[in-house]
Amino acid sequence: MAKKPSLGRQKIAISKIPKKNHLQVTFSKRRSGLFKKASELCTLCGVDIGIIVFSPASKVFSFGHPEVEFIIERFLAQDPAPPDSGECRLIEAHRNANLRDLNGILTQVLEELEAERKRGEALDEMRRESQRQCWWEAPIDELGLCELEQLGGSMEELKKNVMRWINELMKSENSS
Amino acid sequence: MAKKPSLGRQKIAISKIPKKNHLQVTFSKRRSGLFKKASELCTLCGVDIGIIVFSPASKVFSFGHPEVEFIIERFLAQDPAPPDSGECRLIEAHRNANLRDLNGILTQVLEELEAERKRGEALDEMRRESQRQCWWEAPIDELGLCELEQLGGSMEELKKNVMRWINELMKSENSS
DNA sequence: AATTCTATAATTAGGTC
DNA sequence: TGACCTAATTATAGAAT
Repeated sequence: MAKKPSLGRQKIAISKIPKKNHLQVTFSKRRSGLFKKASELCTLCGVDIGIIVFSPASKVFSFGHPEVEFIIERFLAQDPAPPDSGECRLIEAHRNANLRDLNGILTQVLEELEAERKRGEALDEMRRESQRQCWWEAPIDELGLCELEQLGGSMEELKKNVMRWINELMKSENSS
Repeated sequence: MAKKPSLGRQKIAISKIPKKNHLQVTFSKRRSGLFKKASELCTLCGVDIGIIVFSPASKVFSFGHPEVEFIIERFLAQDPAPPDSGECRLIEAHRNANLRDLNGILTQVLEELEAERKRGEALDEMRRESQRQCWWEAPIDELGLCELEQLGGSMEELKKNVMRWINELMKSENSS
């Protein structure tokens, strides 16, 4: 079993790693590197640090000196809570959210989508083409297993995107 | 003015730096280094990270992708909820306020999906096949017009489906 | 998913301005 | 605090376990 001589560390561009298993390895290594740096900073300078990391699979990893919860509490306690920033409103809404709020948020998104849609013209062909792959318009309990798997994997991303967009919307609302 | 030739980097022990100004310099440098590593990890692996650092003078520095507040919300929403640690009432309050927030609801849906998934077996082929049509995992503002049209048209249905499902979930919650 | 190995890329201690 | 310098210390990409 002839071992290939290691080429040593290669330079890589800072952009999303395409290969999934490669990404996972890098994530593990760099996460531990990050936590190590943090702990060194803690002891060297005697300061408190909290880190929260969501993995590619949305699992959560955290570092805290002392406990993350304590750091968070301290942060929230001294956070001036900017009276009416966009994020703040979202967090408030988030906090009070119930079914109606969810509906409201979705409606807002839909309205913006509608406006966006009017900004340009679309190819009917593509839409018709895409209609064949709209399995996700079917009632959820009629979906097959494959679709459910896909939905499970993708919902996380969709959620992030929707949240990000709502945030953008509120920011621009405020500044106008 | 004869410059002393630099001795280069010296090894230092990882223990609290005694000289105050020296400590301050190291803190600055390493803090920015830490944040840089974090942002690299974010882009390389497409993950979300939040960092809170209290300086030697108890000033607070934070890094967040997206905003730290979001990260904290997400963390609190999915935190395994240590039943009664007593020290964190504020955290408890936060968590209770979040009971029905978007994160919680989506998490519930995802959990149900997970359960549903276990009821049978999936064809990898179909999943791989469907991955090609996951344009909706891209950030919304990067979508082209066609996709926006399709999203606009389909979101209505998706919303109804999600709402219907959430209703089902809550009904069964109440009756149990 | 975490760890080991190795050669090399990146960080940073200590200094000056 | 920041920017710059140099040289040595670290972190880590790639491959394999």
